[in-house]
Amino acid sequence: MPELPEVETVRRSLAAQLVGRRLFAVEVSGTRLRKPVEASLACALRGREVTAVERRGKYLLAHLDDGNAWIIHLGMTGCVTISPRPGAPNGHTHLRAVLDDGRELRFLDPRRFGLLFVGRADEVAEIAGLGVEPFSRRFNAEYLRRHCLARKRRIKDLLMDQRIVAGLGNIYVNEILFAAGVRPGRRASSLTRRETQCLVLATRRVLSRALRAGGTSISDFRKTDGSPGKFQHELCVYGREGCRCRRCGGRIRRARSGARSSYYCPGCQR
DNA sequence: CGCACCCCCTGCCGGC
DNA sequence: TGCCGGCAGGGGGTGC
Repeated sequence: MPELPEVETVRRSLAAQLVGRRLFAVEVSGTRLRKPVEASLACALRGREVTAVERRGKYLLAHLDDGNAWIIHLGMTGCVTISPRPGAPNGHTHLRAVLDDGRELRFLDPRRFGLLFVGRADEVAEIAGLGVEPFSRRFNAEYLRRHCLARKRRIKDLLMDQRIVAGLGNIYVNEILFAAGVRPGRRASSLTRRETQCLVLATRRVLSRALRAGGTSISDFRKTDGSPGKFQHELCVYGREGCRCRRCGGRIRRARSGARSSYYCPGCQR
């Protein structure tokens, strides 16, 4: 669910609804997420105004008026909702806050792979270690080629490495590789100049289309208003094992490495 | 360095 | 119908 298009969709919504608002009555559940939620988080947020909402890779950064940032990672099932009035607590609510206009913000995460913490955005290791943004100029054919040269690892693993490019996950990497005509199992060092260039362009094209669709909702992802994204209808390979390729009519294949699946079209990808 | 495998946790789905 | 195993989009760690 939450890869760059989903996180960016959430960011846009939060920016529109949260900037200029002050947080009150902040409560954290005390349940551990991927890491324990610091008890000081509620204090750090209480009374603060949100001045901007930014995204870096799959992280959301809600900048606060004291110079800190509230940093949110959605993990696999994390979800931020804003409702008109405070409601009955849900079993998976890990943080609640009342806004100064009376609405209620919640962070929900059934699987608890998410992260919540407060820090100076420019000093946090999680953010500092991220690679380039796919839409920035720094992500280009030269950059990608430099990282591919002399790398025996699979191109799919390289694209999913957040230290190289930030924001891609399993769904979009599969779609990007299809769009570029490159098989997920190809060794990074075997890519031609032309193929790395194709991958860069395909990355931006696939992510742009997914953004326009409001992200992909396969099971969990919901926008802050509870509505689903629509990109699942445009997927070419992900989750389509055995289905016809939209381009050549061949059968989509699935290959597993560990617990993660790769999907590709043997006819369209080399 | 690459990768296979393990973990974190809950929910859902398909098969029996 | 009901139970159970398998599987899931994230990331981190270990050991070979």
